Amino acid sequence: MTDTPLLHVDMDAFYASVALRERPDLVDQPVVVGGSGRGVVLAANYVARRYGIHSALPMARARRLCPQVVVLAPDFDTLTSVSASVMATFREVTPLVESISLDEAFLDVRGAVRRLGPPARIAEQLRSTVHDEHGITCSVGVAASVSVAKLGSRRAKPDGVLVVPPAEVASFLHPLDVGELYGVGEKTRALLHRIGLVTAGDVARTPLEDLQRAVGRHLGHELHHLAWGTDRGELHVGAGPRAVEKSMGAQETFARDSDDRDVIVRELLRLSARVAARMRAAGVAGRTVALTVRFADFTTITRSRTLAEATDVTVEIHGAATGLYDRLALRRTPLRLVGVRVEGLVPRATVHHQLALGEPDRGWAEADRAVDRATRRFGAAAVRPASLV
DNA sequence: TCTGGGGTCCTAGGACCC
DNA sequence: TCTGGGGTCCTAGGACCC
Repeated sequence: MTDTPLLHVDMDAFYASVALRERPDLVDQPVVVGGSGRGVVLAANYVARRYGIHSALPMARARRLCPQVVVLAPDFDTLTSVSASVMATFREVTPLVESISLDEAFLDVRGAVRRLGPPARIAEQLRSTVHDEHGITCSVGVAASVSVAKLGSRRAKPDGVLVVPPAEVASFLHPLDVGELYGVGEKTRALLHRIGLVTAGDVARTPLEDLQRAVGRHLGHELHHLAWGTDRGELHVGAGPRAVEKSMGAQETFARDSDDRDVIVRELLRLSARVAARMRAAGVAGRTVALTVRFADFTTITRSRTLAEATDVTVEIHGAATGLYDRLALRRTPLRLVGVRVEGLVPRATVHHQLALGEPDRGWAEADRAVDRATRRFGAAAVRPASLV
């Protein structure tokens, strides 16, 4: 058996690498993938990174850092299909694959060792297969726990492998800044630094109770395990609790801030229709409708309402969202973004609609399903609510 | 031209019930 | 007539991840 059965595989600059397969003429130039206007960088190739460009950077700043940067739009259909075939490659190694995004997955290779050799060799084979079959590079971390494998792949980038055996976990983790630990973001890092905990080793040496007093019970416990590399060693595979989504939402930043109720309510309709259609396609319904509003100064608030019964109907979701918006009673306050999310999703089949007294019928639900059929036949542009035409 | 869009999980207070 | 806990649901905010 092996003492490092987990692989974390992470595609290198995935969105950019996939885009560059179609544009090999650009490989030596700084390239980012992202939206235009008020967008951020989704991925930057390694040439662009030399200019200090990285993902999540506002596009405007990326252009300032490197005026000659080439900006490509993301092609989500291609990304999704490349991702699916890469994941299929992983499943040829082991059925125990936990995919955590389009470009990342954990593999438990315990059962593949006899067939394919030690994990380090499996990792190298996998990397060359991915490169040969899909034309992109990836990096792999190999360890006994999920978070150590993940940190390993980050350290191996780009285009490398790093194995962290159990005996070396402490010496690998403890020099790292706490901000490198999975689950420690900007805020928690700042808080920990403020109380003198700068490295993972500092956290590891702090008594659990002190840690929990500083950052909360749960996070304290979590941090302690992360700093010792004793987080989970089993993957969540297949029909686990994460197999079905718990919420679905859509949000959009306006090209220009808007304080016009008509514009905002129309945008809420567009978002509600998008969410409801995805819910119907997934066969789920939800009871709680949440509205997100972001102001010009970037402060963001949410308001939610739980309905008497779960729905997947556009007008019901839109009605709830509009009601929440009106209850805010904003007077000509410019909004940067609005969003609609439906939470508490359950399988559609478990929802039993009770016809309320005097309620006409389920006309709107039937209308939605007719729209779904027409969209499947003629495309999304063919069928829209009249107010969006 | 400053800061996207899709999510998950945790905390905390109040309501309400037993 | 004095002051319980525990559990669940709802709401709002915040941190984090990719």
